[in-house]
Amino acid sequence: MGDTDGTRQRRRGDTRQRIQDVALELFAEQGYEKTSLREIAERLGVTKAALYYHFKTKEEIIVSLFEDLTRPIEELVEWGRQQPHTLETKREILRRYGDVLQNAAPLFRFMQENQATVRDLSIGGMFKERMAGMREIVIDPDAALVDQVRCISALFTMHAGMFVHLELEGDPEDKREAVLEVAIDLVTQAHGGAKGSGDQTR
Amino acid sequence: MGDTDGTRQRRRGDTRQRIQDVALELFAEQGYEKTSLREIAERLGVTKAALYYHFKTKEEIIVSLFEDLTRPIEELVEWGRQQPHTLETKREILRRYGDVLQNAAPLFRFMQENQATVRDLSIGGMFKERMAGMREIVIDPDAALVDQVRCISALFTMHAGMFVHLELEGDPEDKREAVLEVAIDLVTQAHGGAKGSGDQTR
Amino acid sequence: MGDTDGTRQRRRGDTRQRIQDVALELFAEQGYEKTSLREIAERLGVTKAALYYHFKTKEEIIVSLFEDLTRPIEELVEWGRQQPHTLETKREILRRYGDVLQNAAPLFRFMQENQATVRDLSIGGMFKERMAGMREIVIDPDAALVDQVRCISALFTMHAGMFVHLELEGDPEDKREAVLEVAIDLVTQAHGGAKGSGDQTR
Amino acid sequence: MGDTDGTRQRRRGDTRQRIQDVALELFAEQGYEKTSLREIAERLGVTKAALYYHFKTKEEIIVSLFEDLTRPIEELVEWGRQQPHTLETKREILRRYGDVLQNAAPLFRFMQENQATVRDLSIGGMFKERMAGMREIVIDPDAALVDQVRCISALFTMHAGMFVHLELEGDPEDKREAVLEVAIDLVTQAHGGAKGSGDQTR
DNA sequence: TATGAATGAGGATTCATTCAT
DNA sequence: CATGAATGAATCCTCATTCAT
Repeated sequence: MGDTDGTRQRRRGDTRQRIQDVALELFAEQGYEKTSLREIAERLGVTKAALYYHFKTKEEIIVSLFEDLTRPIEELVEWGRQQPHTLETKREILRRYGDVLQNAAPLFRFMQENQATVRDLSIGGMFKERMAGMREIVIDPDAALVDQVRCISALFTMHAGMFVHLELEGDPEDKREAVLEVAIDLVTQAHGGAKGSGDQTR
Repeated sequence: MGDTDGTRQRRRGDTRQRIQDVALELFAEQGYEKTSLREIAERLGVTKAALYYHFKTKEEIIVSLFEDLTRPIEELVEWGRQQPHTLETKREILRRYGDVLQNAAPLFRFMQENQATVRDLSIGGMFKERMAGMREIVIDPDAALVDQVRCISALFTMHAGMFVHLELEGDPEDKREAVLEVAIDLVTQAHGGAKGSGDQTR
Repeated sequence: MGDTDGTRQRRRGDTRQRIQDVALELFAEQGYEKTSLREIAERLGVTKAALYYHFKTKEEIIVSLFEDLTRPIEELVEWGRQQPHTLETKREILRRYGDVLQNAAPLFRFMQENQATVRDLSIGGMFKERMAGMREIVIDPDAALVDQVRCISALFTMHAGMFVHLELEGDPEDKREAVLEVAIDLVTQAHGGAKGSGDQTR
Repeated sequence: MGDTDGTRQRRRGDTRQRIQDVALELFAEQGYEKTSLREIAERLGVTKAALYYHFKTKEEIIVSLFEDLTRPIEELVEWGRQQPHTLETKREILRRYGDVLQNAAPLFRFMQENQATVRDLSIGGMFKERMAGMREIVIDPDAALVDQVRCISALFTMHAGMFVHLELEGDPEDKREAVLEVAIDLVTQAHGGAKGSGDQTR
């Protein structure tokens, strides 16, 4: 008897993690400003003060989430920089970017829907950097303006992908693939490639 | 005699308008939640209570802006519904949509950057409807999934256009055209057309 | 043609009266504090400012109502003072008091239900005076304490009568009579009379 | 050492109680609407926000007072329901009711003087229920209308008792007894009994 | 690790009132 | 007679944050 089995017990040590989970859920659902620490604390069954033991400020919570969840983008950008700027590289970047977005969907949804707020949080700057990094490894600064736009559009398409799921019918996996295909098409065209779905380059 | 120069004078009758202007500016700049009525009032040189003479609530301010500025979208959708669903129609829709977006840029920027907030304001629903209308007149529900995505991507590309200006170098007008071209390309491809903005209506 | 028949027209000259009517209705229904001038104005279809043309303050509205509607009590008290302090006089006083209460029921309901508010309006003092007057002409200061209480109880019973209607079943007129009978019984007993319903004194 | 004398010290743990005390005092004195939380807080030497730590809303303060102080009525009603509906029972009910009223005098004064306000607070309904309960155990629904009124009058007389003290001279205890006697007389008469508080249980 | 109690700053909103027209 | 526009003061309430225990 006692705390032997973990069910419903104060799993000690993981509180920080639980705060992050609940916070992200609420931030994504309601927005940053509209989510109060009281709400987070209540949903966790702890006191507001407890949150302050784990995070110095409200902002630190979102910052920690951001840092934890966007590392894959940093890594992707770093990887991208080291690759030759070929079309195939870019395709691979988009594929990997798709995975990244899917894995941290709630955070990205949050970033997307709270841009105004995010802008003057410290993560605002970091996010801009990450995005600039992505642009850098996907856009060729010497290409024609239309082609640069095509690449940006490819990235936006990927982002849009997170919402497309809600507005279009069909199997989720199919939609994911369709989104990726359109994005890849766009960079392909930006590279002077023909339109159409995929195989012709291989 | 009297009010000859308008500087800082109580231009009577236009207060409502001025509130809307200042509000939109601040909402777009800082977000809805972070903009307080005190701030709006101060910048106008009036009391908070004066705002309440013209608008019953804070929300009513943004609603009024939304209604005033999105009427063109409604009209565009209505027009679109009455046209034959040809490729050329869609191209025209995108062209007009570009104009609409440009004319009400600050509002759209606001909507884009405050989605989480907007979602539970009454304009959230209205906005969704407008967007659904746009999708309806641009997407062919019987087309292949990829092509549907292409059309959504076209719309997102147009939206992205509002931000591209900030991140890409070059003449604004050129960028505008490039964005439009990419978007038109996307719907053209969705219609089975070749790449490039040629005249092939099918 | 024009304003010939009065239906739905701005009956000129009676605005003051209409303000009083609507105000009393709302004051009685919702209380003084919770009734705003805006509400009164709206229900009348005029501006708040219009009210100020007819009454200098919100308080003046209730004061004017009070003065108009409690004159009968003043008169009753005056009459009562000039009568011999017999039992029969008191009975007559209660009968007349019953009429007075019925005629200005909404005001008295208001006074009853807003005592705390009324207390520091100028009518607070006036009302106390009127009530003191009523006590004076009904209570014999030399009588035994119990009998004095009986007389006060008689007055309270009359007041209670305004609410009894809501809580007891039966014909309104019957209830009115029953209330009066009980009150009269009380002063009768206070005069050393026998208990019972009525006729034995005649 | 330390908190030896309690003057103006942060007597910890009793803040909630102190808020209730001060609030009741002010509510009874000035009415509910006219008493602001600022006033309560100031008089306690705490911040408005502190009140909100202990009570979620202003209304909750009065609700808590009401619940704490009217429990005795509930109990009395419950007791009354279980007794035989004899005259002697009713007399006992009135005696006990007198005690209850005296113990929670400020609250009842408040309820009496703020009926309009109370009506649309949640305690409005509760209070009506309590009063209905009292009526139920005192009134015989099969009795003649006059006798029912007599019983209601008895209850009102008890309530009036709280004010009689202010308007009649004499020893408080004497007045209390006189009020009780009149009320008991009324129910006695309602039972067909003779005047005067004799022992005739029927 | 956490809580209980509190704060200070600020939020939106409402109100009675004023006054030039 | 009445309105349109505005004000100043007040209201209830919420929030992120702190700190002794």
